[in-house]
Amino acid sequence: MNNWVGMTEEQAGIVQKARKRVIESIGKNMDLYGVTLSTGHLYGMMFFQDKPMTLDEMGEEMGMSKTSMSTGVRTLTDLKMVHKVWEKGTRKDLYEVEPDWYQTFADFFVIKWQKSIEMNVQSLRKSAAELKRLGENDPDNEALQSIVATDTRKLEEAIHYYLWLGRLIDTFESGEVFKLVPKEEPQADSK
Amino acid sequence: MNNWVGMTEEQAGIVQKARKRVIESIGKNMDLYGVTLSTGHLYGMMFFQDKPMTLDEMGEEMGMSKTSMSTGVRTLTDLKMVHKVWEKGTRKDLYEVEPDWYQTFADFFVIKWQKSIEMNVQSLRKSAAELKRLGENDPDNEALQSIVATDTRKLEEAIHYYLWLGRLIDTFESGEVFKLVPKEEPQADSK
DNA sequence: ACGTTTGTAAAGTTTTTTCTGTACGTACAA
DNA sequence: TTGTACGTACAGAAAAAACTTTACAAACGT
Repeated sequence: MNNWVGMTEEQAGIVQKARKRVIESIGKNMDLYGVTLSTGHLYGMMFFQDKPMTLDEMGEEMGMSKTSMSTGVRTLTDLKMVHKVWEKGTRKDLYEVEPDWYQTFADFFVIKWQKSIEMNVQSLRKSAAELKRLGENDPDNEALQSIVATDTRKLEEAIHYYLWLGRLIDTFESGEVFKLVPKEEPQADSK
Repeated sequence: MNNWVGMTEEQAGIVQKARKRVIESIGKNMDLYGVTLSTGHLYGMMFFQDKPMTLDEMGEEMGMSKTSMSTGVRTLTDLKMVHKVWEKGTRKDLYEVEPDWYQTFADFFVIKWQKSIEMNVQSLRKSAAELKRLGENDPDNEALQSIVATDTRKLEEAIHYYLWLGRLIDTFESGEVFKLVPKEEPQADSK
C-alpha cells in the first residue's frame, strides 16, 4: 500500500493501524450514501493512497476480485467520489479519490436527491391534476369533494416541500450554502 | 383504506390510482433514507390515511404480516417519520405520519448523519493523535516524517469537513437554514 | 387469578444482493 | 493480422436481508 522503506516494523504498524481505523469508520458510515460496506472500504483505502490506483492494485489491497473493484469503482465514480485519471505510458485505468469533500457532498445531493425530488414532484403533480379534474366533474358530490380536498392539500404541501428541498440543494451546487455555513468556523469576537 | 361511500366505483378508482402513483414514488425514493422499499411503501400508504392506524390495519392494507408492520413502523418511528398516538378506549398502538416534512428532513440528518459524523471525527482524532506521537518520537526519520505529514494533513482536512457538516446540520435542527433557503419562494419584484 | 389481546423476539424460509470466475469485446503492439 | 492486456458483462455461488410463522411476555379485563 505504501513505501515503508526507512521505517521500523513497529512504526509501519502504527501508521497502518491508524489508517485502518479511519478506513473502517468511513466505510461503515458510507451506507448513508447508499454504497455497500466493501465499496465504502474501498473508498477509504483509496483515500490514503497518494497515487492513483489501478483495478489490479485495488484488488490486491482489498483482497477481492478485479470484477468487484470494477463495479465498486463504477459506483464511486457515478457518485463523483472517485474519478479517472489519465496518465500516458500505461494502458490501465487509474482512479483517485476526489479530494474536495465539500464538493463530494454537494454532488451526492445533486446526483441522488435531486433526481428523487424530480420523480416525486412529477408523480405528485400528475395525481394532483387528476384529482382536480375529478372534483370538477362532480362538484355536488360531498363525499368526493371532501376526499379530493384532503388529498389535494396533502399533495400540494408535499410539492411545496420538495421545491424547498430542491432550492436547498441548489445552494449546495452553487456554493451559496457556504454563506450561511462558512467552511471556516467563525472567529470569536476579540474584545 | 377509506370511506368510499357516496362515490361511484369509477371515482373511487381514480382517487386510488392517484394515491397509488404517489405512494409508489415516495416508497421508491425512500431508499435515500435507508429504508426498504416496503417500509417506504408503508410510509406512503400511511401518508394518505387521515386517521392513525393500528398494526393490524397496516398489515391488512399492505397485505403483509403484522410482524413486518411492527418492524417497519419501528424503523419509521426511529427516524421520527411516524409517531405513536395515544387514544383512550383502545389497547392497540396507533401510529400516524409526521405531517411536517421539513422537520422530518431535519430529524433524519440529526439522527443518522450527526451520529455518523461523530463516529468519523472520533476515529480521525484518535488516529491523528497517534500519528502525532509517532512523529515526535523519531523526528529525524525522513521517511516516517513524510508519511506522518501526508496522513496528518488528510485527517485534518477530513475533520475540518466533518465539523462543517455538523454545523450545517445544526442549522437544520435550529431552523436557521430557512433564513438562507426560505420555505416560501421569494416573491418576484413587482415593478 | 385466569383468560385474552397485543406487540415483538426468535427461528426458519424466501428473496435479494454481493461477490467470484469465466468469457468476451476492444484497444493496442508488433 | 495476430497476440496480448485490459475492463466488464454474464452466470453461478455465497452471503445478507426481508418476510413469515411460531412462540412468548406484558398488559388488560373480568
